[in-house]
Amino acid sequence: MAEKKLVLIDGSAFIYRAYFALPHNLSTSTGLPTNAIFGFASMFRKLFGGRRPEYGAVVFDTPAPTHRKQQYSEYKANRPPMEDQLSVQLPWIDRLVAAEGLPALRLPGYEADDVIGTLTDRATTAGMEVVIVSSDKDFAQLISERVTMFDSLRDISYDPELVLKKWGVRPDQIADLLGLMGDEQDNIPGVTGIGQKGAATLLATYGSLEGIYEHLGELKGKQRAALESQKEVAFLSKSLATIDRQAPIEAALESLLIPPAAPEALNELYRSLELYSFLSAEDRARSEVEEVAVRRPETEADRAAFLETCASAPWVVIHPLIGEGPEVGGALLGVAVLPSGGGPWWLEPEDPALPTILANPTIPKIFHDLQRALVAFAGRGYGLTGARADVMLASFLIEPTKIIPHRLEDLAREYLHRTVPTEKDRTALLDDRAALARHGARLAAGICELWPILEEKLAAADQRKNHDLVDLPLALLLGRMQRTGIKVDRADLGRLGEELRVELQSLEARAHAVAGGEFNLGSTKQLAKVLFEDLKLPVIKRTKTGYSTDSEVLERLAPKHELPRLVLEHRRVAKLINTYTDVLQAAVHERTGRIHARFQQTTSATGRLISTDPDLQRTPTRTAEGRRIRRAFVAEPGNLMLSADWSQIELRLLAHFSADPILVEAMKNGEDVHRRTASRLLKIAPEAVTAEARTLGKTINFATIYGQGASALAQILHIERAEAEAHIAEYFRTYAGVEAWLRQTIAAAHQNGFVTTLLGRRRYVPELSSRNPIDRAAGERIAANTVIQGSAADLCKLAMLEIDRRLQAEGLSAQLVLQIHDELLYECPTDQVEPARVVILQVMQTVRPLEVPLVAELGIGPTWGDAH
DNA sequence: ACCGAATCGTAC
DNA sequence: GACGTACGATTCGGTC
Repeated sequence: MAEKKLVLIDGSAFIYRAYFALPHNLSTSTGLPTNAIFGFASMFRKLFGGRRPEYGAVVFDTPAPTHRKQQYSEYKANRPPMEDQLSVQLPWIDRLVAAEGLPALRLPGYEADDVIGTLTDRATTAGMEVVIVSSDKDFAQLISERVTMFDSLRDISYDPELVLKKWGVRPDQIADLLGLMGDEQDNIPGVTGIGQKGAATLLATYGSLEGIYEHLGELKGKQRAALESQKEVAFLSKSLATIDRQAPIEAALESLLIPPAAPEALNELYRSLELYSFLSAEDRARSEVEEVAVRRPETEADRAAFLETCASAPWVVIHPLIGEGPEVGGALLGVAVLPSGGGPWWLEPEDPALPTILANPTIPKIFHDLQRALVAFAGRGYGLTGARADVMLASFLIEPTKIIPHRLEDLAREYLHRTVPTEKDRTALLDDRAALARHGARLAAGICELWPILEEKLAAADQRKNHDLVDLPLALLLGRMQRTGIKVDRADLGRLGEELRVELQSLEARAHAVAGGEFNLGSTKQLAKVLFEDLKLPVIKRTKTGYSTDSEVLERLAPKHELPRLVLEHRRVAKLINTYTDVLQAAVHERTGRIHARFQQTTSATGRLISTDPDLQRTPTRTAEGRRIRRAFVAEPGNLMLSADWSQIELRLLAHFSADPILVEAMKNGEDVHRRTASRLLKIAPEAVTAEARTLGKTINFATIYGQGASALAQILHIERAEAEAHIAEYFRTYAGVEAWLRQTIAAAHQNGFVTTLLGRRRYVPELSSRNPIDRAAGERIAANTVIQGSAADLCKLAMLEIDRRLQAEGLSAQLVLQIHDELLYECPTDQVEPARVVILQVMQTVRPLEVPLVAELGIGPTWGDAH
């Protein structure tokens, strides 16, 4: 039969340790710090996670002076007074202990150590097993066959063997050890000149402090002198460090019996402390939603009342819950509707009131993630009009990098200082419609509270127009774009994949052959071992953790050995298979035969759109095989792909902002700007610029936009750093306006703390106020680049919207299917190609008059690849 | 089995 | 550390 177990918790020490070890930003929405409470609760869960012990107690120190303090006035004198942030947590810790069902023991005049020592002795005498929960090494003296010490913050359990390993002495020698080496925590002095090593060695030889002094004659030099002169201190220290096992405790062991677990009391406490992570998903969800009363229309009269309430409310929050499903964008589970100033309603997906209200343009509707909502509604065939605001977009416009990724729960925490249920919580509720409805209602309530706050901030940041006229309408367009998707010839991708697989196999075999053995070509670690240890090739550069094997390194190793070239080829082919042919085939929707990627508006700090699930913006284009992949993106029969892209849009924006006369003039004259830059830098006639020289010009033009320094430029161009420096200097001499603009932009960014784009969108750059010069320099590059990149994104958004309006106005059914930052891809009925082409090009070139002309080009073909 | 960091590669 | 914005695949070493 297993022994009965007694758990004794060193409460006071634990509170201190948890308070200082855990992050201080942990607190409830009302501002109560909870880090020490959290630490305590975690400890209980670790201790009781498996089997609850039979007996237990939490032992606390008392304010009354102890015998140690009387013996030595400096004892524990180095402890600072308790901080308020900690003392406010104490009553809650008492409540937590009570909820766990454990007695809290305090004995005036005695420390927790003595109470624990005494109880430990009594319990082992009674044949029990004892676990002391503490990290204080004083307790090591109590450890025995039956007694262990558990450090719950570090998850270490000490037994006699581990004590010997860690401190070099047996548990019964710990007090002697502390007597010699002292204890900083408790301000026990110890013998100056003797540390842990020396003390452990002495004790190993002579057994105890007494034994050492009996054999003092055998010792020599400084050690002997120190021990001789500090004999009194040594014995005082040992006495202070010795735990009293005879404290007058009245409580009998039987009174420490732990009652069965009472999860409700605990859950209640977790809820009021907002420690939701300790609740099960179900409890968590339930606790969030239980008090909300949600109406669900059941009769026609209910529906009439519902529609009437919505129609008379100033605005209405619409929050669909969307789950897994075969529908594009997921299945609509139901919709929470909250008229401002009223109570929440819940509509099942098939409720006839749902399409009615969604289609009503006179009811202003507020969302979180309108784009997602639109797609889910469209999956049911429901149209949507009257969208007035999106709190996710508002949050992004107010400060794009503040709250990433702008989820509802993040916004609630930031702006409402409270939590709302998360997506995870919802999965526990799927088969409970009433609970699901309450869940949706809570989220809708969050949106309802958020909107007035964000609306004000939107206005304060001068972003109302961007929200209303750009990002909100764009969300609708992007939603439609996801729903439309892009047709993919899956079989074509399959064939390409098969060909590549054959090539991959052969490359792998050859690589293994020249390497002299098999290894995983995908593992940079294994590859590094083969290249630099087995084959002893020279190390070109290092990464944080070892040797770098990136393409630049392999390129430079290629002349010395066959393997690097084979690895480069292998990587190229593996990349195409893994990232493109396989992923894209898998992404093709079963029913539509198209890929329905999402274009996210709130993930790029500069305001660019970002395609995910899958990422179509990184479809290869630079290699022949890459272009084969683009040819698998096809137009429906009877349609063609129209691909329009801006020429050098970022460079043109640089010219616009800087108004640099040379740059502006070159663009107005329709010159080749890269060639012009090369001609200036190399001081040769434009006609004399070779292809190679033009590349140099192009690289430096890009370098300016990215804020590249001389080293980076030198590395890319494979030239000397000094040469790169000279090029940059000449660049700025040539385009003095550009240099001035960069300087002004960065100065203004320092001043304001943020930069603004063409449309006035803001990005705060906290790095600018860093004390670290490297971070600050990075901040300056971010500032300059964001203006250019973000403005390009602005232009593209404007063009997308305007093209869409014009196409509709002219009755053309060309559909936007992809956006790749400066390229727009449309799928268009063959007989409408000509008018669509005119609209698209015209809008792209005139969407916003700048100091320089905007130039766009358009290609047409049966596939994306061919339209280029 | 799942998760995060590290490394690499792709796009504009 | 040295080039801005991204996503995502794979490996690897950790924990559950």
